[in-house]
This record gives sequence, structure tokens and C-alpha cells, in this order.
Amino acid sequence: MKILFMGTPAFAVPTLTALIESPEHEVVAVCTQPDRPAGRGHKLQASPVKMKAQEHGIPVLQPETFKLEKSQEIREQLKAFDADIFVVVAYGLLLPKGILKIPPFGCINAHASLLPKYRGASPIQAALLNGDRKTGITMIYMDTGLDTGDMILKKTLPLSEEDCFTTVHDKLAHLSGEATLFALSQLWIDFRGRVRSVRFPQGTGRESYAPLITKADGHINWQDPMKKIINQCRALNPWPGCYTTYMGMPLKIWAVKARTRYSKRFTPGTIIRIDPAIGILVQTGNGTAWITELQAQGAKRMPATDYLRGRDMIVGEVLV
RNA sequence: CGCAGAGUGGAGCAGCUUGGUAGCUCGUCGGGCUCAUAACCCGAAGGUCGUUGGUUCAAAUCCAGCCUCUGCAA
Repeated sequence: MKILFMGTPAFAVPTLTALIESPEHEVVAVCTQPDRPAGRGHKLQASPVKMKAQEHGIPVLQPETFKLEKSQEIREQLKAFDADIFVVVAYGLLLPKGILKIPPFGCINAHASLLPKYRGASPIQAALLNGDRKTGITMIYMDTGLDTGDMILKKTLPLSEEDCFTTVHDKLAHLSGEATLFALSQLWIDFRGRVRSVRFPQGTGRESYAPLITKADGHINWQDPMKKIINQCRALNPWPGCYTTYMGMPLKIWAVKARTRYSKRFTPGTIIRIDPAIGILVQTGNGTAWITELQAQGAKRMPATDYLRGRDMIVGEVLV
């Protein structure tokens, strides 16, 4: 099939790659978000999807918006590629009806959750923040809502305690490629020339939304239960990262490990013990936890054992 | 031209203000103590102090450029 791919971040790249490498499909064009000033120095940065597309000499479109009055030209361009179907993965823009109607096979989307759970921008983080035991990829037909379209298939991924955003992101990104290829193989055209496929409505009443993660979500509230803090660190690694303040200096906390013994003798956030072989023991809302990986301002992230070799941490100080 | 911090043996840091012997905690290797040990004691190896140039009798330290990393902001 002739495919027009829409996607932006690294998450979408494995799916794009899978489509490019698949002998049954041809990626005729790629649509991605415009280059934006990012990083130190505000240098303009191309999206990972754009770079991948350019590697393979695929034409790239970068519309700023799909609003009707401003996108006439883009719509014509999209039509001109004469794609059978649009495949959308983490694109970052909602597609209006006029766009959705362009390809004869419609638009399908790989979403990184088991819909209707966690519609929206941060499904992977949401699953980890909530301590879910599983998540996955759902392929849907797109409609004008936010991840509300009929489902084609789901692929489930079990989550372990070891999983953090990075590992889940990578696994789901890969799974998304598989799911997309599988969904494409499920499409057929009936004798009347209409596109057919399995499709299940998501239903109502069980949906939930995963709002965009912001920097503020990384602030650790030490009064929270230990479990919640651990999940927070798993979910927000590497972005935006969890942070706290030690002696007025910002400190990023990258990994926290539960300590089995339960105690409640100190103010939440208090540094209870320093163990050069393990890390920094901190009081949380319900029990204590070891900080095992952290990062000081201007420094690299490092294991707590390394951090403690060259720096002092004062027992009794309170992290806020 | 966004703002700011950092680059010193394998790891994490100090030393730089006030130029003049390379320091600390740990790791590694060897030896010792011990029923034993990640504990303790003794000893050893290992560094062009990011890079280039400048100032100076003398630069890790002062000055300028460049490279790399990082925090904030986006």
C-alpha cells in the first residue's frame, strides 16, 4: 500500500522504519511537526521522524496547522501523494475531518495505551505513574476526537517493577511497528469497493485521559507514599525528571528503591542515613526509601554511591 | 546571538581567589590480620590537570579562543 506517515518524536521512528522496510508497503511521504528551536542555544532542531525520512529520501511536509483557512495548500499536497492510507504515530496535531477524508483507506493511529484508558498526550507515563501491571498499543481508526476512534487491535505489554519510561517507551515503540503492520494486513476491500476491517467501538464510561506532563509534575512531594514516589521516578525518567531541593540547591532524583522496613519517625523528606554502599535513606509519607541515583546541578547523573564519594550529605537535613 | 555551571590518575570531588612539591574519599594490584568479610592494618601502581595560544623566571591556578558535558529556560 502507498502510505503517508505522520509522526514526530523518537517513539514514531521504529514504526516508520518498519513501514519503510516492509516490501508490501511504500512510504510516499512523511508529515512531521515543524523544526523548533530547542535545547541549549535555541538551535533549530529537526524531529527524529524528519531525520529518518530524509535518510531514506522520502519527501517531508511540516505544516504548522491544519486549520481550514490556513491549510488549503497542505491539503492539496497531501492529496497529490495519492496515498492509500495515512498512518499516524505520536504526531502531535489533531487531524480535522477534511484531512481524515483524504485517503481512501482512512487514517489509522497507534496509541501507546490500552484504550480507552489513557487517551491523550502521555499514556506511557500515566501507566507507570499509576503503577499499572500492563500497558500496550492500541490501533484505532482516527476520528475527530482525541484518541476516540474505533479500535482495530490491541497488543499488550506486561510491566515489571524494573521498567521505567525509557524501557517501556522503547518496547512500545517497537510494538507499535508490529501492530501497525498487522493492522494494515487486516484491511481489505469488499466486492463493492468499500474498505473493510474489524473495528470495535471503545465504548463509554471507562475512558480516562493522560494529560501532557509538565516540568511541575517532576517535583517530589516527600509526604507522598513511598510507592508513589518510586513510580514518579520511573515514569518521568528521563523527562522532566524528578527533583527536590537539598540545602537550597536543586537536586534531581533518578532512582528510588523501597526499603522494606516501615517507620514513621521523621518529617517526610528527612535524610535518615547515608550508606556509601547503597545510597541516601529518606523518609517518605509512609516508610523510607533509598535514593540510588541522582544528579546535582551542573553535574552528570550518577549512582548515589558515586555521588557520595566526593560530596557531603548531612543526615538530618530535610529535602523539600 | 537566551541565562548559568563544569572538564584534575579507573569513579566522585578538593586545590584556582592570594601563580612555585598533585591532595581527599573510593576502586584496582600486592601483602598482613581474621573462622570469615564488602570490615580493619601496611604498601604499590596509575594524572600531557579538556584543548590551543598568551602573560611570567615559573601556570591546574591569571588572560583569550576552541571542543565536550551539564542545570535553567524553551
